[in-house]
Amino acid sequence: MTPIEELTDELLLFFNGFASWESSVIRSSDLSVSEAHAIEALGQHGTMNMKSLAAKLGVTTGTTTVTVDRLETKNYARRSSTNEDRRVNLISLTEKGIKAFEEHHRFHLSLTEQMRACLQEEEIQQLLNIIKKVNREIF
Amino acid sequence: MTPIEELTDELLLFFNGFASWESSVIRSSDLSVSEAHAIEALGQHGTMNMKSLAAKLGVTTGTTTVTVDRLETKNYARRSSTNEDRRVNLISLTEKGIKAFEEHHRFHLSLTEQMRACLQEEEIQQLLNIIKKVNREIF
DNA sequence: AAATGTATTTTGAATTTCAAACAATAATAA
DNA sequence: TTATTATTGTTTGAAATTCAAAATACATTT
Repeated sequence: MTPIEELTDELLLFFNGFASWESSVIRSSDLSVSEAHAIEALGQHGTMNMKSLAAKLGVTTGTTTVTVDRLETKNYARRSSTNEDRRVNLISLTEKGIKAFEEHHRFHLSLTEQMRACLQEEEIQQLLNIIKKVNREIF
Repeated sequence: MTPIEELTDELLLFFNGFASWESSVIRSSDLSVSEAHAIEALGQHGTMNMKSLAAKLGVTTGTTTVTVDRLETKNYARRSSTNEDRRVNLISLTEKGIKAFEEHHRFHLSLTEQMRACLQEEEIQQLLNIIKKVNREIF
């Protein structure tokens, strides 16, 4: 097995591990996966309109409408309009939504801490450099 | 921002990038995401029973039944029984399923190649070591 | 043989999604 | 200005995906 093949398999394992960790974290909350992802996007990038949110989530605006409806009902997010363009809905997190985002973010931090615990100081720096390069140039 | 916080954010970006790359690859095929994941698991780990497949996919066996039903209908996988335990269904890929797996795997290889292209030889080795450690110890 | 355990399927409900049609508003062209 | 075109977001209807719980069919243990 070449290093490229090996890396391919390990990346897939890593991705699947991350995905199932994430979904078990979400399942232990009041939120569905799509709701949690929307909160994550809003918490990370701040208030935005439906189209941008849909793009960040990689789904259609129709799907996003439904998700935001549920977030509004559950009081995690709210819509507000602007004067510049009355078609636009700005979606922002409520207090409750911000708290949920922060809690979710703490889970991510704790996963990174776990990684630090099994890596050397130097490796953490290497990983950060490598992932940054890949994120900038590929994704 | 501490390195741990920065790494947390970059890992999330990486994960989301990988997820949306994966889902666009799948969408360009005849398969749904859940079907593709099942094929991936079967191709990677070989023939297995429903319970193991469900565990690999991180879903219930009920969900897996539905997924395998569709894979059977579309002729990507087949069920067969064993003499040892007649409750058990062994799920394996058909020729068509193996081809689909190999094609999907080639996509993964090409993504890894892209990563190699933007990293140095040394960094590839570092990444491999680091990801292996994390996979073994955390996921 | 009866009770218990295990692997899988079925069922019913909720969630998630999309494409397409629609409504409201904005921007552009005539 | 007025008509046309483009954009933003919602609604609708259908399909896919999922889960928990009940049901089924075997196996194992007592």
